[in-house]
Order: sequence, then C-alpha cells, then structure tokens
Amino acid sequence: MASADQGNYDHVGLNSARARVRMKVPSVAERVAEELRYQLAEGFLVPGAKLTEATIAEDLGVSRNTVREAFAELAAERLLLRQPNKGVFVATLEAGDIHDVYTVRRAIEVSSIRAGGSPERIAAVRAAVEEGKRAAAADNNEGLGSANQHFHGAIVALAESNRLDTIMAQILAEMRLYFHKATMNAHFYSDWLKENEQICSALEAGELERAGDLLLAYLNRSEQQQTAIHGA
Amino acid sequence: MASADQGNYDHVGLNSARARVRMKVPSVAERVAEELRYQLAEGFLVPGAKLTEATIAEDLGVSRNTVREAFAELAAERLLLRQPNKGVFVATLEAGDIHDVYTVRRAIEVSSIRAGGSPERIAAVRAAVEEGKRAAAADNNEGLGSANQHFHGAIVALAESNRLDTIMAQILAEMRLYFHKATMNAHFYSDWLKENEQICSALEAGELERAGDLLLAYLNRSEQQQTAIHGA
DNA sequence: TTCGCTGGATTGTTCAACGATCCAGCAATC
DNA sequence: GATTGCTGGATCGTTGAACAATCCAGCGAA
Repeated sequence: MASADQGNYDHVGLNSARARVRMKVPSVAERVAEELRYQLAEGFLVPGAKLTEATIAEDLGVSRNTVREAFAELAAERLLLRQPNKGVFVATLEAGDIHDVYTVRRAIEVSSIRAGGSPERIAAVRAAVEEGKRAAAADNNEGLGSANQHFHGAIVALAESNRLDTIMAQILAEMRLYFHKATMNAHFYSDWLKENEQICSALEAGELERAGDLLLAYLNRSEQQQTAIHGA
Repeated sequence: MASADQGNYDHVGLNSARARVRMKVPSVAERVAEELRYQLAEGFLVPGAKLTEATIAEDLGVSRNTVREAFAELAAERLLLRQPNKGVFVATLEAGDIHDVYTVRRAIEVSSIRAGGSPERIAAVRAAVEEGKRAAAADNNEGLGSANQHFHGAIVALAESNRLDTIMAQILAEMRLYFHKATMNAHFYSDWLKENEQICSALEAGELERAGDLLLAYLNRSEQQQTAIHGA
C-alpha cells in the first residue's frame, strides 16, 4: 500500500551524539510485503502466478498469518488478486485495464503539471530528465526505465499531495508488473527521452498549458502503444 | 480498500430456475471491516479514537487475528491509522489534509467531467441531482448529504474507470469521517443544490469546458469553506 | 525537577488446529 | 461418449492460545 507512516522505530546510533535519528524497523509483515513487491517488480513473479500462503510462509521463514497480512496489503494495491478459498494470484491485465490505468494517469499527471509547482519540485522534474539522459548515454536500459518513472512521479509531486503521490506510486508499481522490461525495448525509450525534455522545458518556462498538452499527447500515444502490444 | 472483488460466493436461489446469481457472502474479516466503516461513517467512532484489537474482537465476537485483517484494510483506505506497538486510531485531520483531499478531487472529478461520458452515465448524474432535490423538498438533511456524494461519484463514473471509482469512493469515505454531518448544516447544502443543477445541465448540453469550470469553482470554494471551519 | 526503574497493558508474531471450500480424478449412470 | 456424482487431498478462513517486544504511567531516587 505504500501506506502511510507505519513501521516500528528503533533508536540507532546510540554511540553517536548527533545521529539520534529514528530509523524505521519495518514490521515483519511489512518486510514480507516489500520482498513480494520487489519480486513482482523484477518479474520474478509473473502475472497469473499463484501464491500459496504456506509456501511463501515457509520460504520466508515467517508465519502464515503474517504472510496473510502482507497479501492483504498487496491486494489493496491491486498487485495481487485475492480469490476467496482459492488463493491469491499475481494480478493479471484484464480487458480495459490499460485504458483504466491511463485514465488515472491522465487525470492526475495532467492536472498536476497544469497547476505548476515550486521551483524545488520543478528542479526534481529536471533532475529526472537528466537522469534519463545519463542512462541513455550509458546505454543503461534498466536505468532508463526508472528514470522515466521518476519523471512522471516528479510531475505528480508538483501538486504536493501525499494522496496523489501514493496513488501514482501504486499505478507505477502496477505498470512495472504488467509492462515488464521485456516489453520495454530501447526503441520505446528513445521516443520519450526528448519528449520529456520538451515537457520539462515548457514547465520551467511557465508554459503550463503547453506542458499539459504535451504530456497528455504522450500519455495518449503511450496508451495506444501498450494497447497494440497487449490486448485491448 | 474498497478492494477489488473479494468475498466468498454462494449459490442461492436453488429453487428458482432463473435467479441462479452468485451472491456475495463476505468473509468475516470483510464484515468486520464493513461494520467499522459503518461506525466511522455514522460518527460512532470519532477521529482520534483508539481501537483496541482485543476489545473490538470481543465486541464483535471474532478473533483478534480477524480484527487485525480488517484493521489492515481500513488502514490502507486511510480511515484508520496504525501506529506500531501503540495501536490503531481513527484517522485525524492533519494540517494540509483538506488541501490534499481537494487536490485529488479536482484532479479526478474535473478530468472526468471534461471527458464527457455515455448517455447512461450522464443520466446517472442527473438522477443524483434529482435525488438531491427530492431530499431538499422533504427537508431530509441526511438524504441531501448522500445525494451530493452520489452526484460527485456519478461524475467520476463518467470516466468508466474502476480505479478512479475506487479512489473516489475512498475519498468520499474520508470526507464522511472528517466532515461529519454536524459540520454540514442545511445552509451549506442549499448552496450547491442549484450549482449541481447547473453543472449537470452543462454536461447534458455537451458544454464540457463550462461544466468543468463550474465544478472546479465549486471544489475550490468548498475547500475554502472547509478550511475555514476546520484548521488549515 | 529530573532521571531511571518497574509493572501492567497492548501489540507483533507464531503455532496448531478444525471446518469450509475448491479441484481433479474416477466411477456410475444415461 | 458425455454427463453426473462422489471422494480425497490441498488450501483457505478463522480461531484460540501463547510469548516476546514495546510502550506508558506511576513511583521512587538522585
């Protein structure tokens, strides 16, 4: 759930006078959820795969109840699908889901960029663009992917809304799951690299309408492409 | 989470040849969550109140683990706040939360209405407007509140996106919790009654831009009012 | 007053158990 | 042969109990 502020706290740096920061010590359930999220993002767990409570519990060395709690969290994020008395499965792309996801993105990304943002937040968008350029120069496909996600996350962050940030984080997690690296070839990336640049420039120049239009066009085209690859 | 399609199923209507519909038989955890949601919406549980696992478990006659699962679900919906090793509390309005909520609403409601919708969906918006009128005529304050929620829910439903619908449902649940009936006096309602009418008319006439502008103006004003009542 | 300790309460997590439900396979039937 | 019905095994849903970890209020000592 990328849920709010949960997690245990533990005093660390008992020796250091300054670093008396409260560091998170996530609960076991939280760590299980994190591990599963990781495996989902990495493509270890493919859509449709069945996750048996007992198996996961044994594999991770935790109790079945704890796994259950993690499942509930991921099901709330739409990453897992719970089918009562049958089990939990990695979410699969249903008909209309692509359009659904992009509808949400259009709503929150375009609205966020049209409202502009503080210089710091705009700088974060710029940083994501540069991150993408560096990854492209280094021919780092992996890095290109995350740079793009950072870019769109930074756009939503312009609105300074925790709730929007959470929603966007979930959507991006879904996209990592569905549109896995395999489907994201380099050709795909080079397209939007310069497009991100344009959007960012428009944003920096205060041309919010134009930035929104460009972003909207990108999202529409991206939806088309994804629809072409996967089913409707 | 108003989470996806969970729940047990049970064949009912064994006698009827036609009504072989699969009816939901929610799990115990789901029913507990539903009960808590109800109590939250009704103001039985006020923001900040502490919910002790053992107490709730005993009150509802279920196991502590089951309560835990319900808590997790409501925490994912931001209705409850989990503080590790301290307990779960009914969510409270923090600084910036009002702006946060309205930012989400602006994003998804305005974007939904600007995209228009099928005649059926538009008819649903109209139905919510009429529902409000009837409630006003009957001097039914309670009914006015839900009519307004139906109205805004119907606007988001224009986009035909399950995800947006879920998000909106959660936001509305939060608003029921925070801005309880007490703060929603009749004066408040009469304002937007005609406003909803205007928005709906513009929508029906295909004047989507204008409908969006009206809706946006309403949301901005509503945010101001709420901010005036509660803190920033 | 401040600090540190202690005890009680609550949460986090585990474990074992049992009924309910689903599913695949097989047998009986038409 | 196709349908129906049964059966056993696997898994889920839920419970109850248990114990460690953590927090908090209260109390006493410096």
